[in-house]
Amino acid sequence: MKKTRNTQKQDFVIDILTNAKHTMSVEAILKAMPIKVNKTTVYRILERFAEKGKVHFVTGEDGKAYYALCNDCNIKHEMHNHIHFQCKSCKKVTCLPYEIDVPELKNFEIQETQFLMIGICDMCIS
Amino acid sequence: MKKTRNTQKQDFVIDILTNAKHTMSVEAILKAMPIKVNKTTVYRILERFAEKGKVHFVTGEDGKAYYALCNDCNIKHEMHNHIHFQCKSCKKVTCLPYEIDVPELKNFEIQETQFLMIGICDMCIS
DNA sequence: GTATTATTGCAACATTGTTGCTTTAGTGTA
DNA sequence: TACACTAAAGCAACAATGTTGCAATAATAC
Repeated sequence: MKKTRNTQKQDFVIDILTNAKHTMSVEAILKAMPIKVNKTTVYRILERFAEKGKVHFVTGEDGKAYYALCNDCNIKHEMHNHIHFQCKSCKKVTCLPYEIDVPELKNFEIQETQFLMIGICDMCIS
Repeated sequence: MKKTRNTQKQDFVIDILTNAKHTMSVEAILKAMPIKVNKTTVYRILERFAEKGKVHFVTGEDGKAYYALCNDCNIKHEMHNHIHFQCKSCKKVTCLPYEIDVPELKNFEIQETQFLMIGICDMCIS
């Protein structure tokens, strides 16, 4: 296992994701940063956290990656079988408390799952 | 309903997707074209077909859009509740014959679904 | 304090997709 | 067939997201 260091910027990313009510794009995380941080830094912080299982991400319909803290992942081979919802109005991607039963696929090795539903969220539907 | 025209290039796109064993990126479709076609043209052809329900697309983990012919869609509000599988080895995205039971979400308007599983496909697992 | 090296910053780049505008070419009508 | 209309295609420039290599900075161990 590679050695790691604790840095203020990593802590800020964790703080931001902890307080987030929905998954966040890198752009959104950058804007939420209380200090100036380079985008490459945020990409690499998230990359490291994803490897460690601290965060997970979904790819939105828009092709952008959206990150969220992992609440109950095991460190390795974590599966994220809950559903994400992307709102076409406010663009936010939310983790929903629904689990999907993943079918067993013979001769396929499943490493990750991304279940995304797209439409209008409860906040925007009014 | 807007008038449409039949063109050779549109036909080629349909031919290519018909013969495809898996979903295709715009880049792959361009390469498969027997004649030179501008990428904007392919994007717009696919956009029109998606509106008409002739094709559907999934966004891969890589953020790219992958297109496939629709076999049994109704023209409007089509739902594509089958699973797609993206292979990390060969990068191909395949439509799998599994349907997902979509939960009812109160106060959410669900317009589309994208269920993606990521790993190693049966051709690459050897 | 000093050495080591993980982390960050910077600049340049790659890729995917989009936009505005002009040109080309299907289609209907005479 | 000739013409008008306009959908479709082409082109160039752009935007957004994400990546890479390398130099600078700073966290940790000694």
